[in-house]
Amino acid sequence: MNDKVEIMPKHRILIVDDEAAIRDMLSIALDAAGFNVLEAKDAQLAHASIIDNQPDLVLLDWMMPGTTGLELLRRLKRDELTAKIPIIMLTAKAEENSKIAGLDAGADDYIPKPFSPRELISRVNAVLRRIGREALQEPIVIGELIFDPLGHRVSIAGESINLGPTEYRLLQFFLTHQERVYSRGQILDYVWGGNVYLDERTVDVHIRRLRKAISVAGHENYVQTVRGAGYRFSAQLSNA
Amino acid sequence: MNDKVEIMPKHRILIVDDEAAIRDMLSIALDAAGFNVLEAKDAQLAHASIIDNQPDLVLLDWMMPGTTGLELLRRLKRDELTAKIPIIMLTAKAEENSKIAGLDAGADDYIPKPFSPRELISRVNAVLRRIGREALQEPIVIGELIFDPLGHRVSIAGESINLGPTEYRLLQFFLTHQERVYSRGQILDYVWGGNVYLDERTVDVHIRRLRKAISVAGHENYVQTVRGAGYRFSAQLSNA
DNA sequence: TTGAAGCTGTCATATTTATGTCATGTTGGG
DNA sequence: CCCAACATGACATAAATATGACAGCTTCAA
Repeated sequence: MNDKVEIMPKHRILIVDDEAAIRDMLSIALDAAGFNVLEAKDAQLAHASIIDNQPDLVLLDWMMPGTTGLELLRRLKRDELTAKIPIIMLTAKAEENSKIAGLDAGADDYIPKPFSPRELISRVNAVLRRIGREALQEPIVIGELIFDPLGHRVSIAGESINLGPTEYRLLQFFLTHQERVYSRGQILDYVWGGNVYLDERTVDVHIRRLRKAISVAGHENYVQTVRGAGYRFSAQLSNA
Repeated sequence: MNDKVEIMPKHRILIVDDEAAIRDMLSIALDAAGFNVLEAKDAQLAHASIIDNQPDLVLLDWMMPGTTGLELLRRLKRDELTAKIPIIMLTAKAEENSKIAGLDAGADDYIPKPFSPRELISRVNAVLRRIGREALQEPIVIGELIFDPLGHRVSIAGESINLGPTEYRLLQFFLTHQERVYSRGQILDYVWGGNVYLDERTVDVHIRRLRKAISVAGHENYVQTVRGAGYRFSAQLSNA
C-alpha cells in the first residue's frame, strides 16, 4: 500500500509463538511487507531476543507452553527498558477476557485468530505509526488547540491551558483516537491503564474537568457525550 | 416464543479452477456444508460471474492456463466494486514465492494442495467470520445517509443527526435488514432484545421518532409502513 | 518532619434526555 | 361510510449524565 521506498531502516519485528507453522506464515507476510523479522519460540528466548535486538514491535501469542504470553507481556511492561516496546497480542479465541486482560497489562493491540495477513500488516503499521508519532513528539494541532507532548503543554488560541495529569492523558487519548465513541470502561482501560477498579462515573468527572479546562470561546464541543454509549472527541464542532 | 427461523441466506461461493474434477470435489464439499456454489473454469468466466453474482467468497486456483489466478486476483483487488470480496488462493505446491505474491496481492488466505474438505470448510468459515466482523465496523452508506458504528454517529448530507439510543438501534437493525417486512413483534425482539414485554404500539412511536429524525429533504420514505404486517426499510425511495 | 497546594475518586444532588403509554386524530380498504 | 390499523403529540416516569463539594493522598519544599 505504501511503497515509498524510504531509506528508512526497516522495522524489526519479533514474532513469539510456539508453533513453527504460524511463525512461518507471519514471517513471510511481514517480510513481504518489508519488515525485518525475528522469531522466538518461547517466552525465554523471546525475552532474550528483546533485550539483545531491541525490536520495534513484538507479536506475542497469547497461549504458549511454559511462561504464557500474558506473563511475558507483564514482565516486559514492568521493566522500564522494555516497557515502551509496543506489543500486539495474538489470541486463538475471541475471548473477551483475554482481550481485557491483555489491554490491562498494556498490550497495544489485540488480534483474534484467525486473521488475514493483510489485517495483520495493517494493524502492525497502525501501531507503528502511532508509536512513531508519539516518539517524534509532534504537536497535535486541532484548529486553535495545540497539544505539545514534548513540552507537555496544551494551549488554545495562544492561551496556555492548565491540566491535571489525568486530564492530560485523557486529552492525549482523545486526540489520538478521534471521531470514535469509547465507553467509560474502555476509557478507564486506556487512560488509567491496567488493573484499576474504579467507579465508571469517575470518568464523567474527569470528562467534566477536561471540558472545563478546554472550554474557551468556541471550543466547548470537542468532547461529546454519546448517551448510552460513552464519549467521543470530534474536531468537527458540527453538533448544534 | 421466538420464531426467528431466520432464513439466513446461504453464502455464495465461487470456485475458480480449470480442472473439472477439482471443481466437483470442492463443490460437493461446500454444498454439503450448506453453501451455495458457483463455478467457473477460467479467469474470464470467473470475472463475469463475480460481477454478475457477487459471491461472498472466491476460491481461486493459483495455476490456470491463460490468465492466471494471480492476475485475476490483482484485477479484482484493483476494482473497487470487487476489492472487498474475500479470496482464498489454492496452490498446488507450497511455493514460498506464490505464497508471498498471493499475500501481497491481497488474498485473504492461502490453502496449499492437497487439503482435506474439512480444512477447506473451516478456512472458508474462518474468513467469512472475519469479514463479517470487519463489516460490522464499517460505515453503512445509503445515498446521502451515513451510519458510522464506530463513531456512533448518523448523518445525512453531511448534517449530523441526533438519535436516541433506541432509535439508533432501530436504524441499525433496519440498515442491516433492508427490503424486508418485520412485524412489530419481531422488531421488539431484535431491537429491544428478547425478554421485554411491551405494548406493540410502542414500536409505532419509535418508528415515528426515527422517521422524524431522518426526515431531511428527500429522505423521508426510507421507513415504510406495510399495513397489517409491520414495517420495512427500503433504500429505494419507491414512494409512488 | 511538617504544611501547603494540588490531584483523585466518590457521593449526593441537579439537570437533561429517553421511554413507554395513552388519548386523539388520520388514513385506507372493503 | 365505517372500522381497524396506523400516526401523532403530550406526558409522567425512569434513566443517564452533569455538577459541586469533600476527604484522603501525594508532592514538594522549607
